[in-house]
Amino acid sequence: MLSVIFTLRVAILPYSYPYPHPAVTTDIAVFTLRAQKLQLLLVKRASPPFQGQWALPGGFLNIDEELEDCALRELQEETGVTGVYLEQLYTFGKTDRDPRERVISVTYYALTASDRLKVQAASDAADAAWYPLDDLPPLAFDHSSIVELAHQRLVAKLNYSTIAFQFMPETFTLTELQGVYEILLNEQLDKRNFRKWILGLGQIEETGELKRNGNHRPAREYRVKNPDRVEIIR
Amino acid sequence: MLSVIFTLRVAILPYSYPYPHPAVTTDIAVFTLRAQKLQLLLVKRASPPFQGQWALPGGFLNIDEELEDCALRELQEETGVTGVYLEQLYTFGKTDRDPRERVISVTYYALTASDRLKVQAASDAADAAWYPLDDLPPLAFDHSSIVELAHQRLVAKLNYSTIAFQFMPETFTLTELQGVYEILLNEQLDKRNFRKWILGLGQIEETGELKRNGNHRPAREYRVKNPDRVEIIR
DNA sequence: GCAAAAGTGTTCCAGATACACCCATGT
DNA sequence: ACATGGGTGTATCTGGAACACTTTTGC
Repeated sequence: MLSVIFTLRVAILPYSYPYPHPAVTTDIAVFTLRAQKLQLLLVKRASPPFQGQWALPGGFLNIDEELEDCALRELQEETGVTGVYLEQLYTFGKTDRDPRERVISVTYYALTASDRLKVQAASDAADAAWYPLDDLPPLAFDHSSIVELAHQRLVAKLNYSTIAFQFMPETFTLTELQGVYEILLNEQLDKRNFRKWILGLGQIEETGELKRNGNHRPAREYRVKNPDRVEIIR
Repeated sequence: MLSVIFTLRVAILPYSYPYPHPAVTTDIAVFTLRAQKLQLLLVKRASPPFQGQWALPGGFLNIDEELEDCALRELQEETGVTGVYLEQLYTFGKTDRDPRERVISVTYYALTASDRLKVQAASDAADAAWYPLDDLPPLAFDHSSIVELAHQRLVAKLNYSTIAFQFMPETFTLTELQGVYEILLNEQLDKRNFRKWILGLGQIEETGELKRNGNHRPAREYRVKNPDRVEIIR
């Protein structure tokens, strides 16, 4: 008799606890540089709440899955994007941030080189697309706050880490690298000072190759010495 | 018949979901300065797992409670400590970090002035005590990692924020403030350079009073202009 | 007058900033 | 030869670091 009761319970609401549990999700703010602008990866929500609105990629944590794996999986499932640099940002948990139930969102931000992206709306989302950060559509949930915090953190890290290299393709010229910093910092930099500084960090090296770009002198190509590490500098 | 089954379920495992939910906790690393040392607030666990071992104060999030409120409540319940400066640190969620069930811990670190503390083991813990950070007992769960990260963050923030003021009583002398920096940085500082720097920040002001300490010239008293804010400097 | 901590300025150095011209290539 | 971006050095400024003596109090 007891076993009958147990079986029924499992069939209807299979996961039970002696006290209430919130749901846990991850949300990811993925940045890249496209068309001379800092852009953010968004997905269009396929189901309620906020159906049809744009949101950060993300979703519910599987019970036996590491937080970071969850972020990478959701990113892949919803947008097809893989191979990003990922870092935990902050945990958002306001009691009213999701109308369905109490949801704690462990958020991440990610950076990727523009040549690595193959965005495609995958199974879980109706659509996926890049938006310039200065021209975002209204976002679902509290995702605007997440984006704002992620952007702050990114800019702060420019000054004391090599995080900007995460936007670069495998090889690049110093002018291209300077352009990346100029977009991110939103200001012009002096060419000679930038080169002195960036080479002085000892984090990039010449490939030995030259890159021909147009009707002018070719530029030396560089690569990052440790492309997978973000080093703390200064 | 169905109602009998339902009643039974409610009595034993009342909270059920269509998919599994992890538990969410907060854990708090509270620092203070006592006896010329940076010290950490620990509680002795009253029940398994790790019964009898020292751990960070913390506990399960109530379903309708804000994360930060949970941290402050657990701190008060377990140690009696209130009125601390609190900041979110990182979210720990390794699948095997708690033997009971999947637990996501949103961790905080907190700072408090040594004159504000009245530690007392309260209801939920067998004991509560301050330990010098350089002489900690073995900690339960992954709490050593949490402490290490919190300490790193604290030291990093000394260099670009006014976070050290959170350790100060309402009024203090420049020599006392310098002593705090010296303990936290674990190095001697030059008196004249320190004074130039700290006064140059414009974050403290004279009270107009003098503090007599012993058989020597009395020192000017200072106070923090915005004691509840941690300002970013530089 | 002596012991003890409070208070105070200047020199030096390193890293950041400002700034302008020649070089290599394609057409 | 000219148009285009690539590449290079020096002078100045500024903030941090090093450093020693006088002042005020209690005993």
